[in-house]
Amino acid sequence: MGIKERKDRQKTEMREAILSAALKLFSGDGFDNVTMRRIAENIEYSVGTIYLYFKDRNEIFFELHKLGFEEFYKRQLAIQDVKDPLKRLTEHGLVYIQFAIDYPLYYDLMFISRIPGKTIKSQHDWKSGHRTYDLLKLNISQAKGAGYFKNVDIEVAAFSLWSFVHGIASLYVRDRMMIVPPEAVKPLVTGALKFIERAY
Amino acid sequence: MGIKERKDRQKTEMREAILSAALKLFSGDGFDNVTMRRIAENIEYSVGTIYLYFKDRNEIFFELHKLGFEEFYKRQLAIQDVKDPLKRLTEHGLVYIQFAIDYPLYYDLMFISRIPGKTIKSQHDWKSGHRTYDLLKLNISQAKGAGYFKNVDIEVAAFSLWSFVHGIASLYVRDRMMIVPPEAVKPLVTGALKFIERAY
DNA sequence: ATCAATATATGAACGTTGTTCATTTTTTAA
DNA sequence: TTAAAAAATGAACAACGTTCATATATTGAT
Repeated sequence: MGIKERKDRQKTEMREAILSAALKLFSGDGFDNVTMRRIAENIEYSVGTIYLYFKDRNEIFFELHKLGFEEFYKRQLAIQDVKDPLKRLTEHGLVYIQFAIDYPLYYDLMFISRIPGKTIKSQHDWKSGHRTYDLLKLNISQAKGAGYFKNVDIEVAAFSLWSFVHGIASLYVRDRMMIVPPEAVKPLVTGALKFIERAY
Repeated sequence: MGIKERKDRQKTEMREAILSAALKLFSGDGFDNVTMRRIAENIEYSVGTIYLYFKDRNEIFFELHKLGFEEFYKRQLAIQDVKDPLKRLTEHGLVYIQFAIDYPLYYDLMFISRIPGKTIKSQHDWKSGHRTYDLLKLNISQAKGAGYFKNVDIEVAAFSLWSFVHGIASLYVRDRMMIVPPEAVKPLVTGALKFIERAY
C-alpha cells in the first residue's frame, strides 16, 4: 500500500517546489517580487494550485523563515569548538552578523519583517529562535565560569548581546548605515565587537 | 500682490492636511491602512488631487518620517541638562527606547521600514538623522573628557551605542521579544542599559 | 475494462491597491 | 466679460491576494 506514501512524497515535493520558486524570486528582487502569480508561473502550475499546498502567502514566508533558521543554527554550532569563552562569544557575534550580510533576506524574514510575525502568535512557533538563544546563554554561562560577566544576570547579558548584534545587523540590512561612509562599515563593526567585550 | 503668498499658504495647508490625514490612518491601524483613497476620503478630495501635492505615496511617508525626527530630536535635547556624563548617556539611551515605545510607527518609519529608505538615496536627505547622531557623539566625547571610554574611538563608541539601543528598540517594535515573558521586558531593558555602562 | 467517487488542478472573477490623464471646474488677470 | 491658467476630478489601467465553480485526473471496486 505504498500509494499513500507516494502521495505524501508528491505533496512535499510540490511544497518544496513552491518554496524554492518563492526563494528564487525572493532573492532576486526582494519581497514584493514574490507574488503568487509569479510563483505559479515559475512552477508551471496555476495560481489556485498553490493554495492547495499553502494556506496563504504568509505561510510560504513563514516556511522560508524556518529554513533560514536552520542555516543560522548550523553556522552557530560550527563555532562551538572555539576553546576560549571570550573568543567564542565574539565569534558568535561575528557569525551572527555575517549571516545577516550573507542572507539579508532571510535575516529580514527572521528578525525584522512583520509578515511571519503575524503567523508567530504563540511562542511555540518561535522554536527555531529559542534554540539559538539557548546556545547564546550557554556560551555566556561558560564565559561566566571563566570569570567574565561578574555580577551580571545571564538573561540580561543574553538580551544585551542579542540586541547589540541585532542592532548592527538590522541597521545594515535595512540600509541605515549611510550615516557612515561605506568603507568605514567593516572596521566599525569589528570595532564595535571589540568595544562590547569591555562589558564582559 | 499677496496672491502668490496666499497660494503658497494654501499649498502648504493642503500638504499638511494630507499629512495629518495620513498620520491619523497610520496611527490607527498601521501601515497598510494608509491608502491613497482613504487619505482622499479623509480630506474630502479626490484621489488624483493628492498627486498634485505629493509625487507618490512614498513621499508622504518620507515627510512623516521627518516629522518623527523632529519629535525625536526634541526629546533628546531635553535631557542635555543632565550634569553627569555617564547618567546623561544612559538617559540618552532611555529616551531613545522610550521614543520607540511611544511612537512605534514613527520609529518604524525612521529606522526600520524600507518605504522611506528608497527615497533616502543621498546622505543629504538623512539630515535629521545626522543631527541626532552628532548629539550622541558630543555626549560621548564629553564622557570621554570625564574619564570614560578610555582607548575607544568616538566613532566606534557612537556606532556601538546606537546599534545597542536600536537593537532593543527594533526587537520591541517588530515583536521579536516573545522569547521573554512580557513582564520581564522592562527589567531586561533597564538591566541592559546598566550592562552597557560596564563598557564605558 | 468500466465506472462512480475522490483528489487535484484550473483560471475567471472579486475586491483591493497605486498611479495616470483626459476632462471638467474654478480661479486669475486683462 | 472672457480667454488663459490653475486646480480638481474620477474613470481607467495594471497588478495584487484570494476564492470557488468548473474541469480534469486518479483511484479502488465492480
